[in-house]
Amino acid sequence: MSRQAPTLEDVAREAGVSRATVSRVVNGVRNVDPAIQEQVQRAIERTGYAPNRAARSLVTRRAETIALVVSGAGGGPEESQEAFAARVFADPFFGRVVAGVVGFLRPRSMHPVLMFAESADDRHEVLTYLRQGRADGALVVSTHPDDPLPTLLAAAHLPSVLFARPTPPVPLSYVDLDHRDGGRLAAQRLLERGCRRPATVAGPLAVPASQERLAGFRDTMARGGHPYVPVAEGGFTLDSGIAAMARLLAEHPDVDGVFAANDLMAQGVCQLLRERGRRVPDDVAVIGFDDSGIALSCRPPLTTVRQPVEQMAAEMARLLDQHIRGERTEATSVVFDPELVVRETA
Amino acid sequence: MSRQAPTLEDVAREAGVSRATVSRVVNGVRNVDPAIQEQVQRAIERTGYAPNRAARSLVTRRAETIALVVSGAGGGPEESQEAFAARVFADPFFGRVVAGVVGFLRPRSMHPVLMFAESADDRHEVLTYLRQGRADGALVVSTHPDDPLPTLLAAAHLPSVLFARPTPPVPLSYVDLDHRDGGRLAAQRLLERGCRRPATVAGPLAVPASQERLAGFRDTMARGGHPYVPVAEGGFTLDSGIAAMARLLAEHPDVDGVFAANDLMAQGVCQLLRERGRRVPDDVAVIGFDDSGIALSCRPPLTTVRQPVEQMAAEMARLLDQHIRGERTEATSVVFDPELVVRETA
DNA sequence: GAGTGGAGGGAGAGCGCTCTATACGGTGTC
DNA sequence: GACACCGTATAGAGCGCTCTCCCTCCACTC
Repeated sequence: MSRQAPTLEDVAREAGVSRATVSRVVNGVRNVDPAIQEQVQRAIERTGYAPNRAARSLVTRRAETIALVVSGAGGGPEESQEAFAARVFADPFFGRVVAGVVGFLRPRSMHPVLMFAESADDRHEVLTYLRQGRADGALVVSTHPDDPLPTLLAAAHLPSVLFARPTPPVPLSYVDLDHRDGGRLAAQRLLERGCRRPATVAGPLAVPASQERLAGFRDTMARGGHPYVPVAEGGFTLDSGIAAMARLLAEHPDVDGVFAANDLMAQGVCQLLRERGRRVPDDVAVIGFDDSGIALSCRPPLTTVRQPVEQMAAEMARLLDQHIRGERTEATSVVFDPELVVRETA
Repeated sequence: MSRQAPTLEDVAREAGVSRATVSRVVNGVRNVDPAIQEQVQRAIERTGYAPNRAARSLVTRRAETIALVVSGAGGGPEESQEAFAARVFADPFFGRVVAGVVGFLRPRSMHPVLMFAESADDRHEVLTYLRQGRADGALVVSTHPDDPLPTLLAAAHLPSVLFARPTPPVPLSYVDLDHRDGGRLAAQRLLERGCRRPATVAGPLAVPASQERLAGFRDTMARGGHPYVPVAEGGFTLDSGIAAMARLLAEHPDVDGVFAANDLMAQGVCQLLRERGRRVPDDVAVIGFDDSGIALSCRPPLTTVRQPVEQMAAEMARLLDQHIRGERTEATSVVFDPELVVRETA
């Protein structure tokens, strides 16, 4: 930027009006004579004026920016942010969150600031960022159930919306999925296919969503005449899915239907089954969860319980927007319904 | 935020000094009496002061923010931003870029603003964003070789750094990989293993990097006694890898070594080979490119040419930082060397 | 023709910060 | 003892914008 950027003053001089009038035209407020409006518009083009956001923010007290925070639960800096970021993006889930948020923000000419909060320092950084007014609010996706960030945010009265209900009750809005119902859908499908030996690879049981999916699955299985369902706990990763399935198979070699709590683990389940000579779905039916890109790229394509992550993320952004504008003062929650997507594995 | 946030003025009053002194303490400049410094520090804590960034930016003319732009080459809005964002994140490559950028930014308490520019409107938006001073510069990752954004950025004299050399020469700094050398490494490995019928699944030939990888591969193969190497063009996606390999196999059923221009396609190649009853690596050796997470999660794990994406992204951020601070005025380029990572497929 | 009201435009006061110019006190020099 | 000088603190002028008054002009009414 060689020369000084043009200011309102410059445009005003160029158009022969006052600063206030130009400001009115730029912001499209109040009644401005169409002729003058036109005149100002041309002056803006001639000068190549772009309003200085810092100056505007200073008076409006709005950054017109929101933070998208991916939050862990670490205390110290045991993992570098870089490693944390890499790990987060390994799961296609987060890309979908970004897509959903961007889908809402784009029409409003807003863009999210990406932040990773894994250590206590990082969390402090997020708080400071918001308190400095660099962002008007935060969208928080916790990767860990007892993430302290939501509590901090609520205590500081910083507008925030969470993805998934926080474990300790926090007065913040959140969006969530009816995970229990998702587990039910998977069980129903397996039952309909006539499975006699169902089993499940659950997510980390410390995560409420995992608990719910498992509960829904067990529940429906019990009603279907299967009071006991073998469970192996996984960690939502490919490897943990493979390992969990190996344990399941060792104890129950006759298993003929598996519900994995996410697609990544379902992929691992399929891999292991194939390695052990089982055909999917002929010998063993497999159902995943999420309906991420993996479900489609997996061979064969996964039957899975769809979680409308993009929609949920967009809703988060919408709620945050309302909180920021003061159109909504009380915390609320929006719960989405899962949907079974039948492909080839079940 | 119920009550007004404390300002410098408030802290100054609390500490019994002037605004300027508090400012100096906050910014750690010049000589301030240690006793007063301490006194101010306490006042800051007592009031819970956080400097207003808009006010600071207004005078420093720095947003202390950079934009991370993922750019396509579309003209109109033929694809929604949301779809574009989702597509971008499907490739683990971008997550690595984010990780690298964050790795550089974090120690500086900076956070990237994420932008997607697929349409002409989006590009205009990026330009405006920067011209408004909301970000001091842009890191651009183009997904398409003739992306118009770099040219626009250069013309507007907006500090920017690119990932990969732009096709039309543009006076902007960039980081890149020696793709040709990467192709060479793959060929060498295949030759060392004694492959007699090599073939390659290239990336889109419109992309310079694809061309280079292919050229390096062919070159070394030619020196190794294979003047002709069958080529099938792919699109860097899983499906395109599968399709390309199918074509290759149809015409050259005796192929015993394949170099795929990225890991995603290599995964597809492996899948198809297995479906067709070929063992990997016993019957056919496969080498990928990137060394993304896929290379590890693939079964068997991929031998691949490593592209140090995180380092490259961090270097982009470093260069941009220098350009913004005015420590570097001329455009430069930094080219990284690829590295062969031997796992199980070759 | 004075009074009224509404619409369009301008003046000017900040928003909270940085930074230059300046004041001030103490030390060292001749 | 006058002067220079240095280190430290202050005063105050903006940075570019929004927004609240307030003024002017004109149509309309009675």
